[in-house]
Amino acid sequence: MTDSRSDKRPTIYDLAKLTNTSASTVGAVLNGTWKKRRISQKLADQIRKVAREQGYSPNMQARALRTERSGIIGMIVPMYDNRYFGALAQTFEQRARERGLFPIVTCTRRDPELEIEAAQSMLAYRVDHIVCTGATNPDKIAEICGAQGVSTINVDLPGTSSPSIISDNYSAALELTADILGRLGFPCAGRDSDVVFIGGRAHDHNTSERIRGFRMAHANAGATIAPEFVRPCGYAAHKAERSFDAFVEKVGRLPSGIFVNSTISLEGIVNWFKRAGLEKLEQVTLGCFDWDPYAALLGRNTTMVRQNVPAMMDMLFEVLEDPDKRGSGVTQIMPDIIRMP
Amino acid sequence: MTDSRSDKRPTIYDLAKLTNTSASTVGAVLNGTWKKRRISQKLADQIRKVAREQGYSPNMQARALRTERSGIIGMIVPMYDNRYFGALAQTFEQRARERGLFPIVTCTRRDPELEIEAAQSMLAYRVDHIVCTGATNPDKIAEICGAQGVSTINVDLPGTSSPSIISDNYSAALELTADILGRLGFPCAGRDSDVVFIGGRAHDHNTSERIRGFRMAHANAGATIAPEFVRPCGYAAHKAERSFDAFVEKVGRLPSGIFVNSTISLEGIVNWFKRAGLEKLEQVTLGCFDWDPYAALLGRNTTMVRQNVPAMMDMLFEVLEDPDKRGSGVTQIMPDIIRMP
DNA sequence: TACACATGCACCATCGAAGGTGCATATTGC
DNA sequence: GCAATATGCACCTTCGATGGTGCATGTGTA
Repeated sequence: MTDSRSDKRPTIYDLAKLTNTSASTVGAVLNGTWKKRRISQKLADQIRKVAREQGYSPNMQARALRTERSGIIGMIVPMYDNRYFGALAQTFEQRARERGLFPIVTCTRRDPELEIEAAQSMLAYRVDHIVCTGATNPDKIAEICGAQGVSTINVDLPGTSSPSIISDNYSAALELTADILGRLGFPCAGRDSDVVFIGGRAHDHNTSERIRGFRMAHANAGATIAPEFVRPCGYAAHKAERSFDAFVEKVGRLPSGIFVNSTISLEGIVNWFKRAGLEKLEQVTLGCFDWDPYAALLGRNTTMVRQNVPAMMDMLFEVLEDPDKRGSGVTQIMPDIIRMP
Repeated sequence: MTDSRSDKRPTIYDLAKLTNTSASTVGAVLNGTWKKRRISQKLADQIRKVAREQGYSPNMQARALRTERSGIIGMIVPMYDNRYFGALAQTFEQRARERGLFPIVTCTRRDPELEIEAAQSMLAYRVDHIVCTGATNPDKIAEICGAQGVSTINVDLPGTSSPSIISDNYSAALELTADILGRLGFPCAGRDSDVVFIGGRAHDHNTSERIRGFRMAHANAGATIAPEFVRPCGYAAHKAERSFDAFVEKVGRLPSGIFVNSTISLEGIVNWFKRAGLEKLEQVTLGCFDWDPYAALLGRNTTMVRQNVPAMMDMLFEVLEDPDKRGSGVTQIMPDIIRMP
């Protein structure tokens, strides 16, 4: 029975008995404060040896309870159904671990209630920070967290009450559009554009910035845009497909170029071409504000925007660690433009 | 100063003061054991009202410390770079929440050390269970967890020391192969197969089962398989691409059919065809043991296997909740076969 | 009226770790 | 040889929630 420690997790009290010391000494040794507490090197070594033998691991619940810091950082993502959010989650976890934090990522399926619920669960487990990506209502989450003294940071969408890190949608769209126009032989002032913008929601920040870039690139090239060429019809694949179908029916031919606002919308466009004959895709210059390896394989004349996830995550932790930057400002990160010949 | 509660999270002690009751009463009311403790309905209502007003949420750390149950269930996934793992994570979270558990998913990038580290972090936070998906060494994780009395379950790979839930790779591969052969006009005994199997690692369980199904389907159709038609060259896209290139060079022509062992490998195959001319893809009957919406758009004559994630996750929690099933058996779930005309 | 029993709640120790404090022994300076 | 200081560690409370126990009242029964 003296061996009852072997079947359960040892605590600092168990280790104290085994080493004929006290729990506070063991605790100090194992959490690194032992020099400050003037524990001798010899005793520290011995305690660490026994701790290793016993497979000790500190009970983070108890530590969190005592120190008021859990070391947990939470991230809320809407979906795992595209590479962008996958990369965000993956990079986030890596960066968090590098900093000794315990990352927990949860996916809320664009469900506003679930979002709130998930944030509250995280708060109940006393996360130190919450990162919101693609939340439908980031300000509400910021409010709930703020009331409990937990900082929030938004990624990929600008909230008004927390610092936000987003892609430079305007500049990237400008560049992407310029690229499409360049392939089509613009600039040469005075022509109507023949590039159609498809996908996204007109009133979401990212889409409206991208449309602004789209328009500016045309202005720079001296081209004008007819109203039916800008179609923020929603992100869903079938919506993009339907909208494109309506477009083609209206103008009676394929456009020279398409600016697709996400890989999800691109799915719809590709499906349209699959029905119409995939070879026709080769006649069109494609730009997509998003990245996916399969989509990248789709054709020639394609340019994709790949958001700079590593830079965004680096900036995230920079803001997190620097209280000065903890205002509610928006930091923009320039995405990569990937051009396939 | 009497209002110091408003800026920090209220505890049951704060609520006790506010309601002139005791902490144990407040605790009982808020955790649902109040009837057993004979707290009056009236008092319970009042306490709940105040708790709501104060925005109380229980400190799960403290609860976990006291009860020895954290309510956390962890999942380890290798990657977020394909739909399968995305769907697993997403469905897992949903099912866990439905059961009042707090799901935490972490991605270990197929790094054996990171896997162990992640498992240990989870143990430090006293998760109640760990689910391993695609771990490189599930038995090692099972051992570490077992030593701390934490149960583990494997998904998508059979471990020997924990219960495992995997797809029925053999049957699905049999069916997928039969489908390809059927499209090609088999069975008609006596012919050599012209379908090549590409991707995966010969010694990993899933791949070897799939190859077994691939062979059996041929045997059933009375077809024989030349050695160079089975090519478990690894999963990576470039490996599949290179292996396929070598195959085509060797036999001097395209095969009639290809059984690709994952969407990752399929990326390599598609890239090969992109170089060779995507239209050639139409001449080939494609089967892929995995699913991705873009891949699904690729061509006609395509059949894909979509693993039945909801069923797998249902089974996961069934096993978790039923100690009788907590042996180390393997449960197989039949995937869906998706046939595109 | 007295006694049994139910009702309704408060008190207290406990989970594991952290950290303030205090108390013995060494070590140093004079 | 003695005070002053340093060294090395143990003791004790605390974090918030849980649940066993105990102690007042209220209600029913003979």
